[in-house]
Amino acid sequence: MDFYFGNPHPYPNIHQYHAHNSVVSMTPSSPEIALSDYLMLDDYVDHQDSRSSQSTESSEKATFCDPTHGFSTGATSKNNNMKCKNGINENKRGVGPRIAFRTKSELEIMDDGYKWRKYGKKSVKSNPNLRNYYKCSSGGCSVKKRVERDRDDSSYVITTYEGVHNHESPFTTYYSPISFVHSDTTFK
DNA sequence: CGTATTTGACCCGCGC
DNA sequence: GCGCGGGTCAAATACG
Repeated sequence: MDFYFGNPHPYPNIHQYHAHNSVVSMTPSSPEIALSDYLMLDDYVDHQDSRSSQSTESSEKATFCDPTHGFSTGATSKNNNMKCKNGINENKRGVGPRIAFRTKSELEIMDDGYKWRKYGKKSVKSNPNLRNYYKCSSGGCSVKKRVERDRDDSSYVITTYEGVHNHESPFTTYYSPISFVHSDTTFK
């Protein structure tokens, strides 16, 4: 079950959720993957609101975090799990917005339309599971993503994207971008 | 044999 | 200044 974004926008299925902090539910067409997710950025720590029970109730929740909109995910300045200056969702290198979401999935490798090269793996304190680091392999594109399993419910995978792609997903060449305006995530 | 992944070392910011 | 935690590098290794 591949899961990808086929949109020129770096976060195609995110930007259509209303800018910041909005929570949107959607229902992917495929029953075999259930999303029950949300995004959290810098202040992510304990997200007990996870309803791990709705396994078949495909839904996705997202909280958009963008420097221009500011951000808040509920857990403000509660901790410093992730370093965040000024409470702004901007990493230290100013690479760009960071976006994260949880996906209920057995696999951690999801085909989101981009080609990723793994460059690191690390065990982090806040999570007993390993965190994997990927970089977009397209030349000149420095978008990164982290993938780790939910510390509380290992059936979920937390994916964090960082930065903005300076190119379109190779996948988009097969589809008209317009068609994605309303299609959100596509499952196949 | 070229490319992708693995994995320990290294680096850097931050708090004490 | 030092140690810790997290992120990245890069040599070695695996894989096609």
